[in-house]
Amino acid sequence: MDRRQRKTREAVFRAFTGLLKEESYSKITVQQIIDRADIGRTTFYTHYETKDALLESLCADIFGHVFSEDLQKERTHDFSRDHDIPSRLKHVLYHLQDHMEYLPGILSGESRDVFMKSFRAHLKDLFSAVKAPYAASVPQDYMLNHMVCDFAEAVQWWSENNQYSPEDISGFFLATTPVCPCETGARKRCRLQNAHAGRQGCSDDSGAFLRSDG
Amino acid sequence: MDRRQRKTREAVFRAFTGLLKEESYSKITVQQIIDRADIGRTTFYTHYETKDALLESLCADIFGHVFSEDLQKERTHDFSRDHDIPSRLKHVLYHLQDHMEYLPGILSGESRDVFMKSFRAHLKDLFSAVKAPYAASVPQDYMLNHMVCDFAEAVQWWSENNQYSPEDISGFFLATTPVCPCETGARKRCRLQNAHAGRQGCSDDSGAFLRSDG
DNA sequence: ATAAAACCGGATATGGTGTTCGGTATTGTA
DNA sequence: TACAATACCGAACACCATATCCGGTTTTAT
Repeated sequence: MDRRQRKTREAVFRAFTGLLKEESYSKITVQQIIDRADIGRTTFYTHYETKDALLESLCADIFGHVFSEDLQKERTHDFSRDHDIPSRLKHVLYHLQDHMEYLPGILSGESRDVFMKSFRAHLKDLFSAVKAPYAASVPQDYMLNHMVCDFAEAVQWWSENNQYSPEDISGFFLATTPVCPCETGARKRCRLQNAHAGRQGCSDDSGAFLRSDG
Repeated sequence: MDRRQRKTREAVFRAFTGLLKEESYSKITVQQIIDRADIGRTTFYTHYETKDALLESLCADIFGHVFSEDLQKERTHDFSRDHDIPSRLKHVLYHLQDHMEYLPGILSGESRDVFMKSFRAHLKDLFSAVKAPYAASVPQDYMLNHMVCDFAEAVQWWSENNQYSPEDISGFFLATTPVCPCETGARKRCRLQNAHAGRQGCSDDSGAFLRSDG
């Protein structure tokens, strides 16, 4: 790809995520993005059809990283994905941590819908392997939605209470939402790990920050 | 209040909720509301400062009804509010049923924030009486947020799967989210009541459809 | 009867989105 | 190094929705 294109997209993403740290998506204008990225108006619109398209592009980028493990395993026909959902969730949380600073800017208003639609689709896929821990008293559909929403809400809560580690959040989630019949004991096992375990592991920082379409 | 004002507000609310049954809040224009309510542009803006103000007014109206029991009990210093949260939740669901048709139109985009902010504030108040069922492993703050979100999500799910009764939804919620240590047995007790119990009880239809400010 | 106040609706200011246009600068390639 | 392709520029513009303004009309309460 043309170096100019690459630089433009980097600048736009940097400007966009930067602005998201300061105010919510709906309040950010295209002009602000253009000004901060220091590019021409026309240039922006040749890269992104609309402002929403940019948001979708960003979300795709985020989830491309966050759920990268899944993609890889699916590609290599590794069926270990059926096992150990808790550790996979922790993995997701580790990756999400890289985007926490600007997540609050996305998680309100219209942009929340865009983010959550994609996030929930990924989570639904992940949780669909879980066998219903609450048996027949509740519709399967409700259960799946319940687990997905719980995790999504845990992430939203995390984005507003960022003094916790991925392990903490994972622990809170599992303590309040058993995702597996054999995990019901988790409520007693899972303890808040006050040691904030810094940022470690899960480091597959492939530098592909930009989308590769167009 | 002047009869004209009353009629105008009724017409606006009718038009607004009617439109919400057809499309989401963000897609509804003030002009559409004006046309359907058959009022003048200026009239609308003398009643509601902005389109968002109308939405807030509608939400206040909804929750005024939905949580009316609470208000009454608080006023009369009836401290029975600390007891029997499940039945209070069922009460809320019964009242919400009156607004289900147009709720999906509110529960996306910016309007979701407005609705949920108020809804969650009410629920927080309601759930704050609950003693943490998950003990010390999880922050109190997380727990409260967890219960509130679970209920809110249950309502959102209900608005998209409206073949269920308030009892059903209440059952699903209690089966997946124990709201009280003494209720943990609920998981086994609560069974899906397939008989859709129609609309009964909870009928305090005070006709105060409009707000009484201004 | 009359004054207050509620209503009317067309014109207009404001502000954001997305497009058009003619022209400039950079890039990959021969 | 020449050169065609293409990415970029930015001001001007069309469009649409929100919210205000203003002069005039109708309804209401007293």
